[in-house]
Amino acid sequence: MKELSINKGQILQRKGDLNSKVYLVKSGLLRSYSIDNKGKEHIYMFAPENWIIGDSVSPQTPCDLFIDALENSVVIQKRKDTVPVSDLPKLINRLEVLQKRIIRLMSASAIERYQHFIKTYPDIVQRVPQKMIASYLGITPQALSTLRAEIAGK
Amino acid sequence: MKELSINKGQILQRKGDLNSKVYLVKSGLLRSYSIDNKGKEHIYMFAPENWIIGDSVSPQTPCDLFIDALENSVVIQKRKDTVPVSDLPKLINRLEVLQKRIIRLMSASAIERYQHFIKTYPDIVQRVPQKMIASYLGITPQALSTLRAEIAGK
DNA sequence: TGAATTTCTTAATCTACATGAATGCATTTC
DNA sequence: GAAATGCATTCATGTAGATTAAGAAATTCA
Repeated sequence: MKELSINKGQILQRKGDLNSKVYLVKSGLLRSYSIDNKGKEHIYMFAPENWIIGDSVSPQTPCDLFIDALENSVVIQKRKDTVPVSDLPKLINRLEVLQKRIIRLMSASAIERYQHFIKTYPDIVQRVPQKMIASYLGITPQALSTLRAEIAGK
Repeated sequence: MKELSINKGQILQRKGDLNSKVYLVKSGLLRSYSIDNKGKEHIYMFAPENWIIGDSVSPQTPCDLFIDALENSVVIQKRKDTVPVSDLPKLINRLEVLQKRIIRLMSASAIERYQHFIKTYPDIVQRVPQKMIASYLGITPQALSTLRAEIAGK
């Protein structure tokens, strides 16, 4: 339950770590991401102010995700097992978001996913490079660039 | 908290319903799935014995998913808001599964996703038609058939 | 059992997106 | 303020998987 100041670029958690912490973002912006066996990054989530970010693995399991800061940030570090019951609605809400994301990944085109993203997270669009949005959407920066040109030119 | 007997093919929930129920499967097999705007089904999850299945939307929101029975089943119907605190570990575990699934959808090929599936859910493979596994994996039945032939022939 | 229906397979063609490479800007760094 | 670095764009080519169509195999059911 301690407060941390984190510099842009600083890594809070690496894949393989045994990390039983989650982070509540007070200010700034964090992200979590995986690196696949071809060395490619895939952003799992962005966490701006008031979001909770952490690896959803049980405390004794090695992490799947890296977590780092995209801006200078202040976070409150909590132990996973101290999640209060009052956070239950937040958990439920996260399940909903993940469910929708999975369905979208399976059924929507890259253009549709991008349009949904900019509508849902307009602030994030302003704060991160495009290539990170591409990474979140599951496409390459080139594909996102092309797709944006298509949207613009009509 | 009532027990229901459901016939194969019977639908428990439709997209758009205001359903505040979740179902604990005592016996049989259920699935949840979405239908996209092109009319295509996408299976979100299979629920065999002892699984809980339901729509992860808040009780007053219209459902995203259909739920139906793939076998004659017996389920216990529960109100969403009566989820006991003791189920918290189950929720956490589900978050973990969903996180891994999203990362897999973004970074693994269809072959890799299939191999992971048959290793993780060997019983389901025996109990549902291939086209449903394809639907769960996010590919067409034809693609799954071809991919299986490739795996077999080497 | 036999007919109807559903599922699986194979193959040809098409398309969304990946990959690789080149170019122009911005931004950082010394 | 020049050089280096990172980012966005464009284009040519490659490829995984979609689509369409047909027939074979399996399952359901009268």
